[in-house]
Amino acid sequence: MIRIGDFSKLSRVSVKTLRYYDDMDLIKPVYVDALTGYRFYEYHQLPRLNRILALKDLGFSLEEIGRLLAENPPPDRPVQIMQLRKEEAHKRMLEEAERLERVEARLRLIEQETDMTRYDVVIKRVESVRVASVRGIVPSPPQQAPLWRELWSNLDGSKAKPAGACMTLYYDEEYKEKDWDIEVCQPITGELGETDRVKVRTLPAVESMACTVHHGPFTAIQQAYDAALKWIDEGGYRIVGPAREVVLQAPAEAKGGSDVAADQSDPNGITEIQYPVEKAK
Amino acid sequence: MIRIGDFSKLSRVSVKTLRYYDDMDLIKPVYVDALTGYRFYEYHQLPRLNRILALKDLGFSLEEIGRLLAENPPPDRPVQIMQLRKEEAHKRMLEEAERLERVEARLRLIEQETDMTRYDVVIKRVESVRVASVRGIVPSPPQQAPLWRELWSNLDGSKAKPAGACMTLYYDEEYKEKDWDIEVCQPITGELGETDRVKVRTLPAVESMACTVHHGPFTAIQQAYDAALKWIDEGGYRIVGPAREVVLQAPAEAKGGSDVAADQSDPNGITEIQYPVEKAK
DNA sequence: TTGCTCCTCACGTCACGTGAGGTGGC
DNA sequence: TTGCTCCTCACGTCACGTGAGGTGGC
Repeated sequence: MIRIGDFSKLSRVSVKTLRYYDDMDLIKPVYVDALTGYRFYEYHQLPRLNRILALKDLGFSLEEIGRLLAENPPPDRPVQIMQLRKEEAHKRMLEEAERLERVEARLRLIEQETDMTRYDVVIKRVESVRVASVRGIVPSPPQQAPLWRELWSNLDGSKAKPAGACMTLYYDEEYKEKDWDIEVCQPITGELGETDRVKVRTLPAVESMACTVHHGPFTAIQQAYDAALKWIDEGGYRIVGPAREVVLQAPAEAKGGSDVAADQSDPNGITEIQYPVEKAK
Repeated sequence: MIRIGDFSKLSRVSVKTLRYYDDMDLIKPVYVDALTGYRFYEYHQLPRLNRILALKDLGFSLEEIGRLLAENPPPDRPVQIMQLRKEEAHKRMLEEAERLERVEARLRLIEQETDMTRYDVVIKRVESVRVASVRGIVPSPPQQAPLWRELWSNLDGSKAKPAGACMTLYYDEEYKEKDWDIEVCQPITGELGETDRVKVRTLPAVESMACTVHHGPFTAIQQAYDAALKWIDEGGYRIVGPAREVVLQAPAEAKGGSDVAADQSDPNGITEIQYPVEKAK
C-alpha cells in the first residue's frame, strides 16, 4: 500500500485530482485510515487509473467514464459509443477548422487595412415570419417607395397588424444596372385578404444567416454589402437565397413628395443585411 | 428606446445573456428605469453587440472582448492579437484532429476484437531522474539479473540511497534474437563513486511518453508491448528513444538461485512500459 | 521539535441557463 | 383582473486548482 503522494508521482496525476476521482467514485483507495483519513492505494490500481485517463482523452466526461467502468464486462455497446464519440470529435474538429478560417480571413482584412473591419458579420439562425408582401420590378433600390405605399394602403383598415420590422428581399443574382426584382415585406398577425399584387406568405426560417448591421446614411450602405460579401467569400460560404434588408430604425421622411419617400442621407437609419448561406464544399 | 425582450429578438441574443453582458460592462442599456429596474436599449447598439458576438466567435473570452472594446481607436495591436488567436485556433484544431485519430484507432481496435483493449495507453510528461546504472549485453531480457546484482552490490554500503522505482532501458531498435543491449537503472539520491561499469547519470525528461501498465505474469508482458506499439503506430506517433520498463511492484523471488532472480510467472508483478514518442509528420 | 505530508472545507473558474419568488404595465 | 414582461437573487455547470486552517508521522 502506498500513500496518495506516491501514487500521484507514479501515475503523474495530481493529488487533488486523485481526491476528486475518489469523491466521484471513479477510483477509490483500497484503504482509508479511519482516524487520520489518509488514503492508501495499491500498484494494481494503476491500470484502472490509466483507463480513466485514456477514456478522458477520447473525450468522455467523468460521469460517462464512471458509467462505462461500472458496467463490466463491457457489452458490445462500446462500438456504438465510440462511433458517437468519433462523430463528436469530428464535428469539433471541423468547428475549430472553421473558426481558424474565420480568424485568418479577419487577419487578411486587417492587413489590407480596409475600412471593412467596421462591419462585423455573424452567423445566426432566423425564425420563419408570416408577412404581407408586394413583389415587383423597380428601377433602383432607392425607388421602392411605390411598392411600400401599395402594401400599406392594403393593410390600412384591414384586420392585420404589423408584427416586426419590415424588410426588402432582393432576388437578382448578379448586379443590375436597372430593373431590380425585389419584394417588400411587412410581418403581420391577423387575417388579410390577398389581391393580385399583395400576397400573404411565410418567409422560411434560415439556419445560417450571415448578418451585419449598417448604421448611418443609407447612401453608404454599399460598404456593408461589400463587407458581408467579402466575409462570406473568405469564410468559405456561399449564398443560397435572396438577401434581406431589414429596416430596424427607419430614416426620417424626405422633404418633398417624390418616389423617394425616405431621406437617404439621414445618419440615424439602422439596417440589417442578411444573406442566407451554406458552407461551400 | 426598446425593452430588453425586443432587443433580444432583434439581435437573437437571449435576455439572460444581455443581462449578463450588462453586468460584465460589455454593453449597457442606454437607460435604466430607477423604479422598476427595466433596461432600455437603442437600435444603434446593435453594431456593438454584433462586434461582441464576432469577437466571441473568433475565440476571445468576454474579458478580452471588454478590453478590446475599451481601447478605441484600436491601435495596431489587433494584428498581433489576431495572430495569437490564429495560433491558438490552429493548435486547438490540431488537438481535435489528433483526438479524432485516437478515437478512430480505438474503434478499429474494438472492431478487430483484439485483446489489446485491455491495455490503455496514455501520453504523459516524465521528469528527469538521476540514476545509477549498468549497461551491458544480455542474451535475453529475463536474464538481466547479473546486471542488477552488479549495480546493487555497488550501491550497498555507499552513501547513495534508492529514490524511486528501478527500470530497464532497451536500446535495440529492431527485434533481437539474442544479445540485447540494455541498461539497468536505479534512481538515487546522494553521492556515489563511479566505476568502469557503474555510472551515475541523469535520464532526460521526456515531454511525450506513451505509457501503459502491465499487471500480471511477466511472461505475458509481450502483449503490453504489442498494444503500446500498435497504439503508437495507429495514433500517428513515432518512437524517438529507448523504451523504459519500470518495475512498480516486483514479482516474488524465484526459488533456486539461477540468473533468473525473479519469478517470471508471479501474477502480482506490475510494470509500466514507456516509449518516448513524437507526432510523426 | 521541525519540516513534510495529509486532511477537510470553501471558494473560484467561464459563460451563461434554470428556477424561485416577486412586481410593473396594458 | 389576467397574462405577459421584467426584475433580482441563488444555484448549477465541469473538472479540477487554490488557498485556509489544521493535524499526523518520522
